[in-house]
Amino acid sequence: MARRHDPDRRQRIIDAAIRVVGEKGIAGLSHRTVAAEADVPLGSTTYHFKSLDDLLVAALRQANEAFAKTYVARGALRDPDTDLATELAALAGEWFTGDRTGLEVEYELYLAALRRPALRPVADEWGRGFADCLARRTDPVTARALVALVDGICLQVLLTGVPYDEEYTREVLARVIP
Amino acid sequence: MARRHDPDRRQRIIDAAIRVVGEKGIAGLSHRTVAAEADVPLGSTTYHFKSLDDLLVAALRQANEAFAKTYVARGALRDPDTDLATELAALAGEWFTGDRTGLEVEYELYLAALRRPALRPVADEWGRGFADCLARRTDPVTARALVALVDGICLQVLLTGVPYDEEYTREVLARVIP
Amino acid sequence: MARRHDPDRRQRIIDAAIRVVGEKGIAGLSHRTVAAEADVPLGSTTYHFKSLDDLLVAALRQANEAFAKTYVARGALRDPDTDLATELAALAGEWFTGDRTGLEVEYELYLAALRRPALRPVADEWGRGFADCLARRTDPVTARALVALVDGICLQVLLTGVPYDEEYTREVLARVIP
Amino acid sequence: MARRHDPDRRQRIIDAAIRVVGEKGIAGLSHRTVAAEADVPLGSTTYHFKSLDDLLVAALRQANEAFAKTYVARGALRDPDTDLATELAALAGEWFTGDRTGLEVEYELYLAALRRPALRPVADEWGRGFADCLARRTDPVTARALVALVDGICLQVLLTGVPYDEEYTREVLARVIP
DNA sequence: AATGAATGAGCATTCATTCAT
DNA sequence: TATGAATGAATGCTCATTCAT
Repeated sequence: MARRHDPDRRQRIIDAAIRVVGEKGIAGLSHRTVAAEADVPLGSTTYHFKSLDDLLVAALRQANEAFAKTYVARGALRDPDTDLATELAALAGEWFTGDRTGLEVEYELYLAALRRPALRPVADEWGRGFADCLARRTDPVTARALVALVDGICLQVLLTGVPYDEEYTREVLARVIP
Repeated sequence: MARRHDPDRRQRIIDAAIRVVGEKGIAGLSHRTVAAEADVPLGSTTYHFKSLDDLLVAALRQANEAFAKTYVARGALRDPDTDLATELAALAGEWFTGDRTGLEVEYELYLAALRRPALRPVADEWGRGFADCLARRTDPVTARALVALVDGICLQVLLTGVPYDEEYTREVLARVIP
Repeated sequence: MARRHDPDRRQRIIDAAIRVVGEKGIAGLSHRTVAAEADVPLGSTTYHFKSLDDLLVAALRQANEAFAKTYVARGALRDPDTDLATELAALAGEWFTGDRTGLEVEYELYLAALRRPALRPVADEWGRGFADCLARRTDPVTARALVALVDGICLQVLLTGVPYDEEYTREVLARVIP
Repeated sequence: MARRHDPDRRQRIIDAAIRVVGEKGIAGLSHRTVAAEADVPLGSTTYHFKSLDDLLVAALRQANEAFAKTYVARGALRDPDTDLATELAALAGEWFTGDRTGLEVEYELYLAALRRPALRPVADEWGRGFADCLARRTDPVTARALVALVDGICLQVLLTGVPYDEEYTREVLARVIP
């Protein structure tokens, strides 16, 4: 009965969805959980997003963009006078300090896309954008390999619980750069 | 009815669970789906596995071990007279030819382990075992990096749909080897 | 929590479904309405009938059989010494006296089968059984036509609210019989 | 957006509703389905028709009237020099050739009228109009019986999937005509 | 030891209708 | 006048798990 006119409703639902994925993973996202988190009626989530997949795509795309800002914000990454491997290892280090939610959502997305075709383009955006950014400091093939290696290292850390080792990362990234 | 006293039933349920995960992903695994796939009564699945998580762990561990055999079987990987990067790229090539189920289950495992601590040790086995195998041809740090890079490359192929490029893989793996 | 062991549960659900269709029509049949009518938990209806269509078929088949008994019980219909048209008109008259529920369910079924293939065999059973019964007093073609005419007359009465006219019915049925 | 001031909108909604009923049956008619089919905003359907029942009545009445034209158009039906049974059987044959939508909507209407008194007059129009037409070639009682028999035969064909048999129909219709 | 029955919770989705604009 | 937004109720259905047998 309350809040009939609520122009930011759609955005609030997306934000809530990101929080839910961050807390419980993609498997924990449902119309009900997101409605509760956003404090909106259940019907509101289905009104704004025709299907749960639609909501998932909107949420993950936004999370993606937010996470992509971490490398955009790191100007040194594009500065030709810095060491690329060092900067890249530092960037990943940043991901692991403080709140890992962004990183975890990123990998949820990556891995969930395996089974949900709707997520593939979103997952692809990340890899492509990151590689394009790095390609400006090196060649496209190397850039792609750097992204793969960073991905693999982050996955290892997230899964094994071993602490992130920035120096090791810098060292092996440097080997990939010709 | 019938089939009382069926000593392999437990194993048959595990096998069915692996098939279900291969076909529909972890999200598609339920007592019902696995009972149907194994052609056993519903109650049988809860009898042999106290909870669905127990079954999931058993199934993923077995699938993991089976997949790990792919590098054990590849003797050339341990032969000091072969080129490690070449062999490794060929091994990954093998994963992508024919039935990708083993590989996909592997990544399902990663995804699940992100949110389910109970699966972390199982996921860890893969990386640790593979790295140990490679460490016999190089140093432990390089071995770990090779595993990370292979993981990252496989993920890219699975997600983007781009075909696996064995020559590119060999080339960048070679860079990591000192 | 109560009634855990309830061996007649399945049958009670079917009976409740028939009552629901009788009261609200097929459109009013849902897992919830039938569960409430049968006084069983919602999950019980989906346990015993995999889909609502399954329940509908079971219910309508039973209603069908009960309704078919009206012509079986009328022994005079098979007695070669009676007048077939007179007996048939009297049978239909019986349908319209007292509780019309049986008749209404019958026509719900007939008409609903138009859009629900699952109901077709059930609807067909009625027509076939009735025609077979009549064919023993006349030829198959005439029997089929008699069923069609009775169907059409009943439909007219049900839809227009005009009272059933047994003498008119007898008269036109008699014309069809060669 | 756009298309403000659209004087035929009401009619377009009715036409769309008929198409929806023809394709999915009355059960498939909703404000949403009809809005999509008519390519008008959802709110437009509730604006022009206070309730879904209003729309249903309008649509079924129009479909009914259109279908009734099939016997009006068949001039031979009123020509005293033709054989009535032959003409009637041919008319029904026409209904079954090509698009059966008209015929199916007619029976949808019957089904709906069974439970919705508001539709009874609409359903009645068909029988009354058709019988009046036939009464000009024969007596009112026979006319009514012919309509009932045609209805019953059509129903049998629609439900059993048996092909329409024009010669059989002509034969039994002829018996009814004194 | 094994299992069919049972159930309460939860799921995605559709819906008729209301209402502020 | 026309409509996008909103919402509470209901839909069919799946589920993990418990329990009596």
